[in-house]
Amino acid sequence: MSDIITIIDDDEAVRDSLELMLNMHGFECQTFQSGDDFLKTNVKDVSGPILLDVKMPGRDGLEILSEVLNIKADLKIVMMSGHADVAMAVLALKKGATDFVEKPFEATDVLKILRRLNQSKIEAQKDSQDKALAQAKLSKLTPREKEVMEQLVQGKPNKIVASDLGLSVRTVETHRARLLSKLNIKSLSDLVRISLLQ
Amino acid sequence: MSDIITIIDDDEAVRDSLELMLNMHGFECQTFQSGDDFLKTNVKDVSGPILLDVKMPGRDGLEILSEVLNIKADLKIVMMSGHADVAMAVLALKKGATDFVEKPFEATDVLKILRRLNQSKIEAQKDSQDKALAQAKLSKLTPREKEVMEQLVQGKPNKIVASDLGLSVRTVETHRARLLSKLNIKSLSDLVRISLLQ
DNA sequence: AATCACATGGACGTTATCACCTATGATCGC
DNA sequence: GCGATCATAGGTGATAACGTCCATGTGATT
Repeated sequence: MSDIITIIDDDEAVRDSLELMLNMHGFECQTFQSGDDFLKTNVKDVSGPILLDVKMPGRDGLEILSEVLNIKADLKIVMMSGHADVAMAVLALKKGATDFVEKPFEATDVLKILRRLNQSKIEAQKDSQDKALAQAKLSKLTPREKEVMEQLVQGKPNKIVASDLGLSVRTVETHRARLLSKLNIKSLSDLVRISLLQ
Repeated sequence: MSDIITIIDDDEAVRDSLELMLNMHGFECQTFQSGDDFLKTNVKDVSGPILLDVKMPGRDGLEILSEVLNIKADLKIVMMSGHADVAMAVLALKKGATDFVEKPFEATDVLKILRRLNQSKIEAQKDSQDKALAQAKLSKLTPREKEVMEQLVQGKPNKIVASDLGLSVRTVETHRARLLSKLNIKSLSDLVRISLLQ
């Protein structure tokens, strides 16, 4: 199962034919007729690839590209343009676009790109599994526990953490033991490693 | 002071005029009339930017690009082409080129790119300073100390390290204290962080 | 032969951490 | 109001780590 694909193009004909074609190949789509419309949504909730036209009324695709990546840097954005030149393509990729296709394009070209993105996403997910897991565990820590964790990671002994936070050593020990067990780890080393995954 | 710039182009006129222009602006250059010639040198010793023509006899610039990055992935390679199209530029950047300029280009364009590269290099150096420093310190550890360090980083208490390495706890303590002081750190946390810089 | 770096470890004392236990007060949602 | 969670913290005993001082053996260098 793959992600929903976001299509942003002011030309209804392009949107419809792209969506139809992708649907036929098993992709789900959502479409927008402008980048500004898309930016009104919760961009952070998007995880799939984005097909983004360059030439649009209002802010053009390159501006939208920057905006979107500013909100969520790991999104994969494929630029599309009918009147592309080299400089534009170079600029788009340097701004962080994942790919750049010239219109009109072959259906197979777009499919190839999307399938490759899907593949690399799967590999990326494997790489970031630990990270996501640690993240999930970290979110279960109470504020105080996180605070103690930060100090511990800096290498401070319980005694110093206690005085820095205005607590008794006992209490620090309590938080320490609790956060280690919540994170399901046994040693300070593990804690440091987890903190560096952020 | 900046790095030597490598120019690879089969057209002598281009090589000479580029070199002259760059010299006048205070850059040092080395030139090659083909990518294969360049690959005969010790690519690993190169640290400055590379200006690489696409259309050349023998292996073309895109092939050379891949080869070179394969040898040294952090090199900054600016592609140059007289008959560029969007697809070529996109391919080059996706293969890892840093930039792509169309010939004929303005001197100021190339200068702008090179100056920007210089700037980002300076910033990148700052980032990797700690790493180099840690590396230097690590190389001063004896083999046994490194061995003990590895175990400690895994979160093992001295006792376990001792039994794993067939030593007495006392000896492990000695090595531990020695390696911490050699690395000029005070806590296990610091040790874990250093080990993760590798 | 003398020196040096390295690895090894014993003694002794201090300090820190860990693992149990218990307990109180605050706050929050039902 | 009642249980849940959170933050707080004391007691005790075991275990681990840290510091300092010292001692031995081995191999390489001089």
